[in-house]
Amino acid sequence: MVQFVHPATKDITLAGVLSALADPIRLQIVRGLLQESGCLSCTAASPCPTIAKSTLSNHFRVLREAGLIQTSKKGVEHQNAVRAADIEARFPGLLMAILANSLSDAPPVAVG
Amino acid sequence: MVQFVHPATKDITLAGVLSALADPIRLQIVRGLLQESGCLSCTAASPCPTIAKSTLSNHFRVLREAGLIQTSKKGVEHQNAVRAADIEARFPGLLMAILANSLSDAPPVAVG
DNA sequence: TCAATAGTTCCATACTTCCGAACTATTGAA
DNA sequence: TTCAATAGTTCGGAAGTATGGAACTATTGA
Repeated sequence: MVQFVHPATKDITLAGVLSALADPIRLQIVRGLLQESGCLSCTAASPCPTIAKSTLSNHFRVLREAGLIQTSKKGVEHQNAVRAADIEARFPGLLMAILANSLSDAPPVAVG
Repeated sequence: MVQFVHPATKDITLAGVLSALADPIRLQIVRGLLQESGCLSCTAASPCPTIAKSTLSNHFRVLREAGLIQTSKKGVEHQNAVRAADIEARFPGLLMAILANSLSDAPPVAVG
């Protein structure tokens, strides 16, 4: 059984977080997880159905290793949740600043 | 003569900014430029003397194309300045959130 | 036991990044 | 003008990274 390695909060790096969120797909995954206010499976959290499973799996691995999400296995699915509190503790204001500005960056979503 | 292409403020993308700053060297370049409160040449802004010229040139190109810095030619040197106001206008709070947290991430530089 | 589903791992291809070497542009001196 | 020095850019190859298809593992449910 695959058990996931998550970095401790203190081991989360700024470079890791930024490079993880620099990919639009991963940024949308994080936004989706937060909007759904909790856990989603990998496929449910995918922002685009045409992405290959292996690619998606890789994106989740990057997010996990960057410390952005927590993954736990529940039955056949994986449950993913954003480690919002950990990120906030490590880099105060960072995640919110990025997510708030992701609205004005992504054309499909209307600016509030 | 090489003339530099800088994106308009509205064309600056979040992904571009994040991926540019996800590299520790580029992040340190931006921090250095801001600390020096103005313009620096490429070599003067280099955080590490062992980086190859070509690599450094590439980092500056990435920062320029991401809209993070403005480069102008002055004699034999290039003058680089952070487009802080443009970034702030495009993504309010983003650059400050990243730079503020870069202090807790990068041990070598003292907090100002 | 078998089929279906959710993810992971492996591999080949395509794209990036890094550096040294060669090049361009400007300055300043002879 | 010519030559050397300096600051960056561009080119090309080696090493690393991303993508997606195929094969694999783990769990569920019939």
